[in-house]
Amino acid sequence: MRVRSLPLPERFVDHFADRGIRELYPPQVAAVEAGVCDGANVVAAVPTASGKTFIAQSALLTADGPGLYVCPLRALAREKYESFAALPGVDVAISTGDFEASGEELAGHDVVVATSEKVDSAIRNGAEWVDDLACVVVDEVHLLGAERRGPTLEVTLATLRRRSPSIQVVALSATVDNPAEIADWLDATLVESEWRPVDLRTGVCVGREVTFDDGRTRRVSVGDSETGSGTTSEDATEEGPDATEITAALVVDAVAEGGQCLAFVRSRAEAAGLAERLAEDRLAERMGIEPAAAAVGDEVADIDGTVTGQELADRLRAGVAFHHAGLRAGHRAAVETAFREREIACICATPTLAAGVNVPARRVVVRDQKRYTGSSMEWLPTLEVHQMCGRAGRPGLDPHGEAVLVGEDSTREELVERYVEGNPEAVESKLADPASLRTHVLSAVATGFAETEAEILDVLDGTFYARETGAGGLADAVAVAVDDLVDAGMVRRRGDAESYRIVATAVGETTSKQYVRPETGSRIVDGLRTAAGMERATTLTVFEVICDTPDMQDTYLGNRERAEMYRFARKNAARLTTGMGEADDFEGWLESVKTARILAEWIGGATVEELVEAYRIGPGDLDSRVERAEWLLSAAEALADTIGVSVPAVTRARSRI
DNA sequence: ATTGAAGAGTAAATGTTTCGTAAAA
DNA sequence: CATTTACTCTTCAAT
Repeated sequence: MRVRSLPLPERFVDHFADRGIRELYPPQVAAVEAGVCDGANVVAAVPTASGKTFIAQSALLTADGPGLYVCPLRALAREKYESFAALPGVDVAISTGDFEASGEELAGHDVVVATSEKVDSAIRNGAEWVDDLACVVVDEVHLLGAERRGPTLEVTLATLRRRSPSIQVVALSATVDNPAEIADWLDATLVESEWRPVDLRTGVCVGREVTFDDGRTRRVSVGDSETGSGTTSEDATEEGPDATEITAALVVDAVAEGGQCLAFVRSRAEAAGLAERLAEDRLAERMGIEPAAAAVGDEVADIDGTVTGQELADRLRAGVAFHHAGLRAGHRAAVETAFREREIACICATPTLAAGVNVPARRVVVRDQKRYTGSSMEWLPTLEVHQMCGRAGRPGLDPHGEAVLVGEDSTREELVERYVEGNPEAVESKLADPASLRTHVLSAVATGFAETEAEILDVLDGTFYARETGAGGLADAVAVAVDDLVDAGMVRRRGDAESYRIVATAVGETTSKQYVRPETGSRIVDGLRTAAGMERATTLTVFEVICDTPDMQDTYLGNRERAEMYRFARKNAARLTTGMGEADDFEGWLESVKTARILAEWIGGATVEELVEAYRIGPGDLDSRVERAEWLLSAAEALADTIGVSVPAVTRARSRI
């Protein structure tokens, strides 16, 4: 099927032709046959890089009115925004938490790109443009099964469909076990395909030997860079080379053939460690990219003076990089584009990269397949490993992609069973989680969509959860949620016990509009009241309050720091809203104190470099804490306003941050 | 012979991925 | 669970 045969205006056909897109891929044909261009609901469960963006564009460009593109990551939103903006004569806007340029008027655009939370928040704040939508595309819809964010996605989608019953829904999903259930929920036609533009071979490496799923094998030479006389390593160990050495060998092997590599490991420290090890292998030299790599290194070195940043710059000069959430956005973007431009040979990453922006490589090596969960090691979900492996193979550049799982004799079978031949998990709704339910029940009440428990259930009736288990399954849980919200002072029952209406209190309304969770709203209100009665409520006091909420990411408190942090809390007891014995989760509270302390020092003029050294956090961690603090402080200000309490330190903290 | 440094080997302690959200004459 | 740290014990060289 040809692009020209689609019901698209000439200028789009030309635009795609300029990019070499004239013929449709098989999954795209299937989507068109299912009716994406005719306003039909479609769920496409297809591998990454098999042309999902084109399916989305066909739907939005043929829809009879404005469209919305919902995706889970800011970086992804920006990527999609750019690909829509490149289309001739399409007026596109972007709306994410960090992007100010969107302006107040989101109405009147052909396409709006936004994160799911942003859409949810827009609905809560009474945005009217959502009612005019003709089409909504949901990217990575399998995130429905995610702990916190899944419920937001399903409730948002249910609300959109409730408000515009004729809206076209197109959902794009990774390959999962139950795509038919998702399609059934959305009254959509399912398009399922394993087709990829580049062949993917998946293999397991034990010792020096890789065995691929198509029966091929390949031997890699381990450790040839350090041992001059072949026999030295033989007698030293009977077990053979360790996983890191094998991983390094697999990387070198791929690079020797001119292919780039992605290596996935468990933790940040190990990503940096593997990069350090690989720097010995002179990869930049082997690929002939030394000048470009050096230039990227210099560029990154200028971002900041943190140890992490300088270490990354050094690795880049050697043609390798590490990548994890402790890096700042600028670091990450530099690494990603350098890799895409073939200016570096390898990225050693934590699982961040698996679900992020488009970074394909010839070979993907998954060194670690287990994750530490606090008490034990657990196998990574098949879906996650498949997403890592799916990054292998660049269309048009690589003859085929290779994904290699590093294992041992004892794990070989399990790896094959679980990841090579195994199916990914089914997507299951997490809406029944009490905390999520409280949030969305409050939202339904505060926006005025529901005034009784029956109406709340009606709103939730359109969710994936309801389709799976029946809305009746939620009745008890909703009743509990309402009781909890009444106790927390977020909603009130008005009228007699027989026929009452549920309405949001002023605090509940502000909480919902500020997009903080009910628990956060209550904690801030309590905190503000105690702070108002304190002799010396300082900015540290305010930081302690906002950091002691579930909306602030907590900061890891090492065993070593604990004693010192305890002393700090004791010394500053007069400026904290929680007494030393009062916290019901003392450990958790002490972590909040650490975050608060970092923020206090930050507005006191401490530099990123100092804070990163002193508190053993990555520069990216600091950035994200500061950003959250800005948001939570503004929520605190709004809440102080609604309860009529004045805490000058809030405004002071907010202006200084 | 004593001291100190360096290294090897072992037992105990320690470490943990990620992402999004507000809004004003 | 795997890696790092803390500690013990050994070896060897220099005084």
